[in-house]
Amino acid sequence: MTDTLPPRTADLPAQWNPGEVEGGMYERWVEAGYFTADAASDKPPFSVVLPPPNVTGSLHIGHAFEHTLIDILVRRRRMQGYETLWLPGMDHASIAVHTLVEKALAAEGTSRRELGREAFIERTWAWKAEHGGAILAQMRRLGESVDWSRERFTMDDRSNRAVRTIFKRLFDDGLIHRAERMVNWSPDLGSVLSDIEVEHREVEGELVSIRYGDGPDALVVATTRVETMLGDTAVAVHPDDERYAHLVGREIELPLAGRMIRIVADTHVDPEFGTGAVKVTPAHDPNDFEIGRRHDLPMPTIMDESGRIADTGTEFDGMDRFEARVAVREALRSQGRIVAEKRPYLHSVGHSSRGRKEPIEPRLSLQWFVKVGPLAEAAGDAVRSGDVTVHPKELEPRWFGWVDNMHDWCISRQLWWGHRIPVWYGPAGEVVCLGPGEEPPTGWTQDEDVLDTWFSSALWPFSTLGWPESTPDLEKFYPTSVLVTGYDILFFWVARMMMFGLYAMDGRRPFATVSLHGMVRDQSGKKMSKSAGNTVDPIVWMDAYGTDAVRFTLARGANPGTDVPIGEDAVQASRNFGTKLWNATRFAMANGATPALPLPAHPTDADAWTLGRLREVQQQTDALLEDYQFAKAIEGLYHFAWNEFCSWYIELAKPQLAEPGTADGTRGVLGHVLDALLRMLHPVTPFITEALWQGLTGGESVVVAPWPVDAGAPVDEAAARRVTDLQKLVTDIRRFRTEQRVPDSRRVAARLTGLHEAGLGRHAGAIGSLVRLDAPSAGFAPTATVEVALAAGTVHVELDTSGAIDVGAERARLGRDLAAAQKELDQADRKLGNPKFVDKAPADVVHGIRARRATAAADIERVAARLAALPS
RNA sequence: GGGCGCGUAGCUCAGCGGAAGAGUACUCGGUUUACACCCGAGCGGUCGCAGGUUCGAACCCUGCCGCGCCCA
Repeated sequence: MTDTLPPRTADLPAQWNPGEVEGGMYERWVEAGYFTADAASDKPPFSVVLPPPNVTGSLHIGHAFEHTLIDILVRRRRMQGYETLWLPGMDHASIAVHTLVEKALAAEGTSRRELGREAFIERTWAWKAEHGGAILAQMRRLGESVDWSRERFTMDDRSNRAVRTIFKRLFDDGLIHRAERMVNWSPDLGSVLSDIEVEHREVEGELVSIRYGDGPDALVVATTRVETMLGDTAVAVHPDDERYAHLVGREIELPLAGRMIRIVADTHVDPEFGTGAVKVTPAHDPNDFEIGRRHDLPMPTIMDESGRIADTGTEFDGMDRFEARVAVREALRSQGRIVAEKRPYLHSVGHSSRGRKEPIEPRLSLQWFVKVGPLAEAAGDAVRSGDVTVHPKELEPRWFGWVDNMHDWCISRQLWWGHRIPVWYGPAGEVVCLGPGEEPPTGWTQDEDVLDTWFSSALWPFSTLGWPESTPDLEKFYPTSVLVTGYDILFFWVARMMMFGLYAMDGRRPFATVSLHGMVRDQSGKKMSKSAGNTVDPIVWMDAYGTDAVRFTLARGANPGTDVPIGEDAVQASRNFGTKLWNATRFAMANGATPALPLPAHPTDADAWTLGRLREVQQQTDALLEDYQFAKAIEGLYHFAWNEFCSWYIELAKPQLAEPGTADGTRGVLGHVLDALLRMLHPVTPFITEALWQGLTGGESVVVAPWPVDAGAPVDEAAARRVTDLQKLVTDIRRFRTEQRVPDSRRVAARLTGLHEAGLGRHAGAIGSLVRLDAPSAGFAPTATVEVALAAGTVHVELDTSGAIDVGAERARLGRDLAAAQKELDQADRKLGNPKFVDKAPADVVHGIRARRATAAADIERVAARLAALPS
């Protein structure tokens, strides 16, 4: 046990110093075993897997956001008595790590080929041991209540066993196969990428029109990729296009290459675009590939794996694709075949989302694929049937749009860091897929490729619990309760977990709920990016304002599925809130507040109001958190804590504490409300609430304190109304004082009449202390009167402001009141003057408008009289 | 090109059929025994535009304009 925290309230320091306390506090929680799940427990389970961050990564603001939200859910459930498991771990990030190590090797003047596969992988594990997982320490800093005893890695042995088990099962079911297809090729990586690793971006290119053939039957085709003409095997036109009908079936000479190519008719061609004739390069364009298949065209590959022109037998062989684009264009120009050029020509080009983000190259290639049809259908059905719910519901269409139109998933990568494809080839061309523990015959060779990183991530919710073994963890904690992640990763990851989870676990969903959050943006709502220079390091803010302030800010902005803009101002405001809580608790403790005292048998109006509000806030917080509405839940707590409890109850408590009859009750109420409030805030701001709660209650730890149920007391409507009236009265008198420029510090003699009739008779003292009024002495000579209309009557406040009042200011104040009342009256009259309204609107609405009209009319009369009474 | 979503106070966002809200920023005034990381008061909006439905529209429908994202 560390002793970073003072054991008792009296020693609560004047200031909260997060930096000095947080670290020790976190380690104590871990040592106490609060975060360690027990699979043998009788408690109901609540389990979450951490979306595994890349082993290369460090904690950025997006992680901090997501992890905070998960921690809020987990900490609350823990307090509610669930057996909670939040399982941490990291992703092996195949491409990122592979690239990183290759770069390091290049810097040393060597390469992975030179090193060899085994040494390369050894080297990569060494890199991981030395540099990987920086994020884990930062997660501790953020206070995440994860179970470190269950930390996992997507490339550890158990993950590998899960990967090989499911691969074999899919293979045997005919859901994994090898095929030559059009794929997204990254010449930079020398590997294929899946569709979702490709980003389409508008770029300024060129549209070049080229004349094929000569004479009257020449055709003009337009292209943004001149260099691919070397691989053309046809020109296509629309079958209904009369301009070209006579040419279909004939051949035409391909310039530069000198080959004869066919002219085919295909409905894919848009006759409106360009000349209505298009060149067809089946091996280097997905659409052309389809045309090629339909017409049985040859599919020569004219580019090698590094993106250089190859095997065309022309002078262009060996040129880089971009170099070749210019060279081919100029060669055509010199032959007089360039008919038109449009530059810049804006069009969409697929780019790699990895590595150098270069344009991807569509390429015909032999790869492994998962046949997603039946898997994706099951993933869609799980949401359609309500077995899995998506929060917020508005994002469901996005889910269906994806899973219902999913393309087969290319899972092989021409890399070395990753799970190697468990398929072996025999000397006579045999192919065998082996499960874990199975050995290939000697002399057989394993497939060279590794699996897409997302293949192992897709197993995360059950591979981490021990699958394929039937373990106690799997038994207790599968399916997981909720998956919290960003909408940007819905398809990368969530869809695949759903497919594999349902498949591997015989139809049992991997999680009951998907709660989607947005992206963290900068304070003006812009996407954060390194290039824009608007990224923020959450650690820097934690250093400056404390971890709780950062967490509070992030969670406070978390409206479901929408982005959260965040700036330093907001973090400061959160820090200020913490300070407010700190000081309020210190005040309460200094006055002997403790939840150990019973609530008063005869609560004052202020007591009853606060306890009633606490009950309402607690119920509202529960409802909102159950619905993953973090922002609203936290806003409610913030408002109650600051604007109601601190601003009003504590102020009203001061006179109550001075009164022997109410002092003990007030201590009990202060202690009770703070106790519940601190417990409700703990999931969001774990550190400061721990310090305060331990101080206030002397309890072991708020981490394992029970979540408040039936906090406070049922609402006392009458008491609540009197407090509302009191607030209105106090605010109006303050307004008068401010506008008459009576300094806040100056006490003013005043006579209040009508207080008893308004039901506020018992509050005269409190009002006096809140507005700094003194009882009138002999010879009291009021210089001004303020009238405040309340629910049960109007209170007249006569004040001696010691001298003439500022008539202009008073006239302005009353004028504004009058205008507001007049506007109200006009609105009401307009509605009531409409017979259709009175006829058709519900009775309670009409009644409400009549009541408003009546108050407005009374206000006008009263204020007008006051205005008239003002000296001119 | 197809789909989804968004345009509400200077800024960031709630509200989604019956009186325009919050935080922040801003203005003014404050050494009131918890707190200046504070207290008190205030300013600020034809709810993108144009039609329609309705007794009633920020809210429902249609079109337009502007912005974002996803997919091709």
